[in-house]
Amino acid sequence: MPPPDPIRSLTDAVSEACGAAVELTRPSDERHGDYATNVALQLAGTLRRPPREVAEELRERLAGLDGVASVEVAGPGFLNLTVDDGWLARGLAAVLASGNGFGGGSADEPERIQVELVSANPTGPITVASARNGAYGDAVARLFAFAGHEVEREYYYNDAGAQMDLFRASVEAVRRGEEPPEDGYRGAYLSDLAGVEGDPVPRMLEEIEASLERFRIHFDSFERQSVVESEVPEAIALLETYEDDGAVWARTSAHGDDKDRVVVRSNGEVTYFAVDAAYIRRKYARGFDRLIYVLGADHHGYVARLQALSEMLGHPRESVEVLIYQLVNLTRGGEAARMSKRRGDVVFLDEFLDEIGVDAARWYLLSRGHDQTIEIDVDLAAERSQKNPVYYVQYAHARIAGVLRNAEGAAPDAAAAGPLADEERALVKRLLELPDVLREATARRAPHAIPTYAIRVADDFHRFYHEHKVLGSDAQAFRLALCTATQGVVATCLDLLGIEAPERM
RNA sequence: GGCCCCGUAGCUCAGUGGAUAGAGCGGCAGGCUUCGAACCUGCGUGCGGAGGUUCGAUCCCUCCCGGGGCCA
Repeated sequence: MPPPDPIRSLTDAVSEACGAAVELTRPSDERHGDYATNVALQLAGTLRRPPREVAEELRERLAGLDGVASVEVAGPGFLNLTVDDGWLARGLAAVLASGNGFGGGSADEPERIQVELVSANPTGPITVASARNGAYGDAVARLFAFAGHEVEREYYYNDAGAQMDLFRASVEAVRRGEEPPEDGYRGAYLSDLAGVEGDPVPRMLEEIEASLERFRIHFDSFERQSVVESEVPEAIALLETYEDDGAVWARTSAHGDDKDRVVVRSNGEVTYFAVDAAYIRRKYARGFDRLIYVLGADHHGYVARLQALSEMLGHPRESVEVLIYQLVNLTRGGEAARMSKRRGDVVFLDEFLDEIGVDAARWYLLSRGHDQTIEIDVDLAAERSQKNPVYYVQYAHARIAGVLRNAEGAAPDAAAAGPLADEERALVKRLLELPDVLREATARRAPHAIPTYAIRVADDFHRFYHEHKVLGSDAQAFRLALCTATQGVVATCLDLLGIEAPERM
């Protein structure tokens, strides 16, 4: 049974009273009540009646609902609801009753979901470009898990291809004291690898894993290309194929791709696409219902062909999702630094974390829409001060922790509410938004809604705190409940972002 | 040449059909004898352009301009 969602309950009650599916929005202008709906405007069209007349009729029905203090018809036909303090107090009690589960468990049908993320070839340390991939994919995975799905994170890497040969040859060259081959890999990290005997690939991978663990991304599995490659023949056997010009083609154009794809070249070599097919087959064979790929914008061409493979292998094409994120640019004093592994100006994740810290790094990478190219000013991000929104949110959590320490165990009681002050009403309403924010963020695979919301929660809390004393006030029990619930909501948001919620700062 | 993403305040960005479009940074002016001032309060005529759909468009459709990316 999912945790309670007071706004959803109210929405359902309003929908039933109106005889139509209703959405409640929170008006930006306080004079428009606590919640508003445009249902009368939508019904007016099909009923062929004036919107305000329809609204007037619905107003009378809504006014009798439990918890509704008043209903007004406004503007072209909006219905503005004001809830009473008792409803808000019960809502707060519901938040506390569900503990740290508030806002979660929204999945109607829990699925087994695999999120494949980062998957950078182990030819060098993880870069900031991969960090966006990781932060984004990991946050989406956290959202899925909180919603009630079973999630596994996988890292796929090439351990056997031409690039890896070149990488190994580059390390060998350094060991012999020679220059790496032309187009080979260079950089200080090669010397470190050269200093240790044996295959540098596993060692490089260990370093990558350590960097990602530091970045709070934990992988459940690592998949090697050489293993997947061995299953290519089985996969090809399952596809609709034909021969042309000595090559074997998959008829992906019949499944939404813009052209057919070669799976075996005329010289007998299998293509990357054939390996993709084998990999998808393997993922489904492991029992996943949904396969998530997190890929950079330069891979947008893969979407149609991967979904075509899914369909050809007998699965719904929508069960393969390719989440595309745009690139990251770092700036320092206005100077832009491009991130690319082959160039000298590449920025490694560990350096980035050394400079700005894990919390700020995840915050910046997650607070922008994934479809947005982002620019991060390293100097600003590194500043550990009130200029940085992540600390503003963390401060709310720490401040509440301080109050609760000073409360020395005094009991919170959401029901002990007298008439609520404006700041208290605003904060309770804000907390109640969490389930909807998370449902939306999960559905859209858009975790950047969380930082936006968390700032608003912190904002409402700081304003409340500034205006009202908690300890020693007549409303102490209620306000302790409000603080506790706020702390829980902030902690949930930060946890979904992979950011720490400190007790002290 | 085809395809993908994006043009919102001085800067970085939220806002995927609703009422007077928001936040952080930067700037200016205030607020600590009080549970944590990493806080609070005040100051902002900005949706690239033109058509279209709609009772209503920053949001949906078409074209143009501009920035980034991929493929050829």
